[in-house]
Amino acid sequence: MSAGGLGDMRRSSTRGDQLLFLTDEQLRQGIELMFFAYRDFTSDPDRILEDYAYGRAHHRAIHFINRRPGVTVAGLLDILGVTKQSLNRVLRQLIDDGLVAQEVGERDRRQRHLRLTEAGQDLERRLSEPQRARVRRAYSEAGPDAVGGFRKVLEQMIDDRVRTEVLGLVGGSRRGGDNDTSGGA
Amino acid sequence: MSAGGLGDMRRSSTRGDQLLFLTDEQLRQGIELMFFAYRDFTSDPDRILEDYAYGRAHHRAIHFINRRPGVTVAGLLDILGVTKQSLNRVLRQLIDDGLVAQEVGERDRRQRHLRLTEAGQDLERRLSEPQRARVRRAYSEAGPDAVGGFRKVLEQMIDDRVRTEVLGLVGGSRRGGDNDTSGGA
DNA sequence: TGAGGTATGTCAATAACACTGACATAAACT
DNA sequence: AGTTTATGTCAGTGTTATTGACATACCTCA
Repeated sequence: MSAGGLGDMRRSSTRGDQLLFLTDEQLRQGIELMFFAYRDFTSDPDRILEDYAYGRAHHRAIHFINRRPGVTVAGLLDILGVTKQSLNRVLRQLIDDGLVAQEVGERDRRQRHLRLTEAGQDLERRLSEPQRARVRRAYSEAGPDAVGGFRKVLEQMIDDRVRTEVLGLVGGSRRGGDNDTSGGA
Repeated sequence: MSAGGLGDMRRSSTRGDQLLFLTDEQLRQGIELMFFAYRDFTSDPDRILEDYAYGRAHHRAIHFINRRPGVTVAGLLDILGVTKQSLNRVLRQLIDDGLVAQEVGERDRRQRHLRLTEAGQDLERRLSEPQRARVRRAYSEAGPDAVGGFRKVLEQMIDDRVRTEVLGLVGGSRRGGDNDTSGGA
């Protein structure tokens, strides 16, 4: 059973497989590695958020508003991939708590541009600090070459359709990519 | 905690960090890359699960029961890091739906060893297929060296305390191939 | 100016998935 | 026999998501 129907996807020749590291087992290990790494990766801010009675949704909103100050609600909606009702509940809290400020758009006054207040930036710092520490440590331990490979694989893991857009958003890719920091789509 | 403004974040790292490509901006890019890659990474099985009215919790249970056939309930609880009440609801469904089978332990008859039935294995295949395809493609595009770096960084991203355990669980690390398939923790 | 679309916000209902606490049963250990 | 362990279940709660419907303000275009 462990050999299963899909077991022979890339197992035509033993030698070819090993050269490409693409045995079924290797792929499954990659999947589990993603699971465990991401699990621990998100555990740091989760603990901090408890003190604020916030959840991951708040963290994500704070993170991306910080990364793209002035982003519109629609822009944030698009990045996070949630419904406006979901985002609104979170945003409502953050605004009421004085962590996020809204600015009416100059060109289009229907739009609300979002920014972190001082307090919002403080919380963002506290949330991202342990994550940056974790990434920093992992990068240091693994070394510069490994970091390059890490980023390369992760970039390829992103959906083809959105990769260019996302990498432009993330910034710092080898390829230039289009930069749309304004908040559109 | 330096609660400085947002503006000077990206040059808040030390000189030593910069030598190792560890500017604040680099770290933040790593964080976002994790976010987006994992987001797309989990989107594949999510779509399939909709057809079954199952969620991610079911997927995780199925995945790990498949990886470690004969795992006990307590073992699965430990891997997934949830409460038994949470797991039980999911497990109940999977057992009732005939995807998971229980076996009373021989040595300890209180224990229930879990296995996927034929139907369970079929679903596991369907769920993991697109994820393996995604990882396979990413690995191919990035190349063997990058894959090594990817794994190296991801392994370091895991909590120190559980890294050895998890990597033994995942298997295939550079170190020996001791497999703990029995289901213990 | 009036029509229609856009950006945002809100109300209500629902679902998935996690939590805590309490309790039950069977089996093992001492 | 008494206690602990492994499992299972009932009840209640919370967070985060969903869909659908609807309101308001504003922009655009004919």
